[in-house]
Amino acid sequence: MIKDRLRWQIADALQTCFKNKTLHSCTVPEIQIEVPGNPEHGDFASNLAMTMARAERKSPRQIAEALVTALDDCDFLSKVEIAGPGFINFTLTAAVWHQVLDEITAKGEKYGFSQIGQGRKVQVEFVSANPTGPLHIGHGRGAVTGDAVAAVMQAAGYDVQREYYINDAGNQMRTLGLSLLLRYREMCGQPVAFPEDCYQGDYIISLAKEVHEAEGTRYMGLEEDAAIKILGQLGSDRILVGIREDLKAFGITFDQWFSEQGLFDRGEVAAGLELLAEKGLTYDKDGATWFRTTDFGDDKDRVLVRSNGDTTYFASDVAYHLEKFGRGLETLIDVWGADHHGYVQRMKAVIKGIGRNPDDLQVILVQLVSLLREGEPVAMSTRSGEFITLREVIDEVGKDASRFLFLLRRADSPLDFDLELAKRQSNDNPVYYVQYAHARVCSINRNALEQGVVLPKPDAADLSCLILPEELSLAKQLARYPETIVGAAQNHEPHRVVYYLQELASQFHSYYNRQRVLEDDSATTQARLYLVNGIRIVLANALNLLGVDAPERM
RNA sequence: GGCCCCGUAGCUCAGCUGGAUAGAGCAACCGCCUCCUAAGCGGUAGGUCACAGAUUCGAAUUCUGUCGGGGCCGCCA
Repeated sequence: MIKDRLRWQIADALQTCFKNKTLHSCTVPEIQIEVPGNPEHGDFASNLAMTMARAERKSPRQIAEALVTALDDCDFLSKVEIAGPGFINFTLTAAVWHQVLDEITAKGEKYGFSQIGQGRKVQVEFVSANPTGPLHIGHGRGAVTGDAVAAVMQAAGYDVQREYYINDAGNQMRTLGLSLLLRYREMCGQPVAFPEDCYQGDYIISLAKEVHEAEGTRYMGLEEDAAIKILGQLGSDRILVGIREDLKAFGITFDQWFSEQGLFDRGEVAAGLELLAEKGLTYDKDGATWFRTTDFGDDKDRVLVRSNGDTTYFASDVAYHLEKFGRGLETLIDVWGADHHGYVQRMKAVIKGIGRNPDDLQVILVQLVSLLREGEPVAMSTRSGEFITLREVIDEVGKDASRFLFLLRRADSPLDFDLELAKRQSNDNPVYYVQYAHARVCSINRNALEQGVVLPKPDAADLSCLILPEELSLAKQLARYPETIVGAAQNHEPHRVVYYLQELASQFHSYYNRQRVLEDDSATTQARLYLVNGIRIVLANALNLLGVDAPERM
C-alpha cells in the first residue's frame, strides 16, 4: 500500500537524522500517517514531529525541518510541507496514483485482498436461530452482518469458516412438538385448547396439515410423549430446510451446520462439565451445579445443571465453545442479538476459565431492526405469531436492496427498515446509487466497443493526461480500498465498505457529469477509459464482498 | 439497584481508533438532458458534536460524573 511506502521512507529519513546527529533520541516512535480532511494539506500528513517533541526537547517545527531535509531526494514525493503546529504534509506525484490504476487492472477481482490476517483461523457463527419457526427480519440483519464480516475477513487474509449453530436440544423442541401435536389433533377433528406458551404462528398449522395429509391419523395412536418427540424432530427438520432455503435466497451459505444435540450424543456436554469440575470451576448448591463465573468478572455465578438434572443452554454453550477451540480455531466471532448482551460476560468468563485469552471470543451484538412501511411501524409480535418473515422481505424488496440496507448502519446502532423505501427505485435508495455507477461504466464500455476504442492493458496506458483534480482524487479513493477492507475486517465493521462505496460512487457520478470519457482525443479517451474501469473493478469487488450484485445494465 | 448500547444539521446517520475549517443522504429552496444511462449532477441554507469537569501541544473521539432515550438482568433458550 502507498501509505506503507511513505512510512518506510519516513523511517529512512529518521535514521538519516539519527546518523547525522540532527536528531538524538534514537527511539523510533510509531509513525502515524493519515489522510488530511482538507485536500490543501496534501495527500498524507504525519504528526511525527509533534509526538517526538518531548523526547527530542526541541520544537516540533525544528524536528520537522530535519526530517524534511532528509526526505529531500525522494522521487515519489512532489511536495513536502511543514504546516500548522508541526504537521508534515506530503503530496505525492501523479505517477504514484496512476500506478494504482495499473495495479487494479492487473489484479482485477483480487484487488483489495491482503494477507494481514496471516491465515489465522477464524470462525464466524451467526444466525443460529432456533429451528422452531421461520426467520424474521431481525435474523436477516444478523445474517447479513455475519456473512459480510466473514467475507471482509477472508479478503483480508483470514482463514474464515461460517457456521450455524442449531439449537435442536432442550425445551423449545418439546414445545414445538407439543404445538404441532395439538394442531395435528385439530386436523384430526379433536377440539383442543391451544396454550399461550405454545408457538402461535400459522406455519405450525400448515406443518400440521402437511403431516396430516401425508400420514393421516397415525400419530393419534401414539403415547403423548412419544408423539411430541417425533413431531418435534420432524417439525424442526422441516423448519430447518426452510431456513436453509431462505438464507440461500439471501445469498448466504454456511460451511457447517452444527447440531447442539450432537454435543449431547457425543458426550461432549458431559465431558465439558467434567473438565470444569476438574479445574475446580464448579460447585453444587441447592441441588444444582454452578459455574464460578464471578471469579472471571461475571456479576453472578451461573447454573450449568439444574436441580432437576437437566443441563442448561449455558452448559451446551460451554461444550460448544470448547469443541470449537478443539478444532483448532483461534478466534471465535459470535454474532448475537443485542438482547443477549448479558450473556457476553458469562461466555468471556468461560474462555478465561479454561485458560484462554478472553479476546479469543469476540461477540458482535446486532441491535434491533424496526420494520416500517411508509414510516409507520409494522406490528411484529412473535407471541401472537403475527410477523413478517425474512422471506417475505426478500421477496418484496429483493436480495440486493435488503442486504445493502442491513449493512448501512453500524451493528450497534438500531436500524429502521422501511419496506416502501427499500423498494423505491429512486435516489432515496442508496443501493441503486452505487449499482448505477457500475452500470454506467459498463455502458461506457459498450459504447467504447462500438467506437472501436480499446481498453489499454496494464502498464501500457499513457496516463499522463489524467491530471484533473477529480481524476487524481478518484485514483486516491481507489487506492484507499485495500485499507478500507483491512479496517473493516479488523474492527468487524462491514458498514465501512458500504460508506466507502457510496463515496466512490458519488465521486464517479460527479466526474461523469463533468467530463466525457469518450471524446475526440484518443490518448485522453484511453486514459479515462482506463480510470473508469478501475472504478468499475473496485465497485464490483466491494459489492461482491457484501453479497450485492454489480449489474451491467439498469 | 447492576450492566450494555446510544445522544453529532429539521429527520436518518457517518466520522478512518486523538489532529488542522465537523461530513453524507433525505426533507427545503434555485438550477442542469441537441452530448458516453437524469436511478445522475451543481448550488444555497442548516451545528454550543446532550451537559460539566479531567487528561495534553490538540478531544465529537479517551476517563469521571450528571441528564435524556433504548435494551438486558431465569435452575428459559
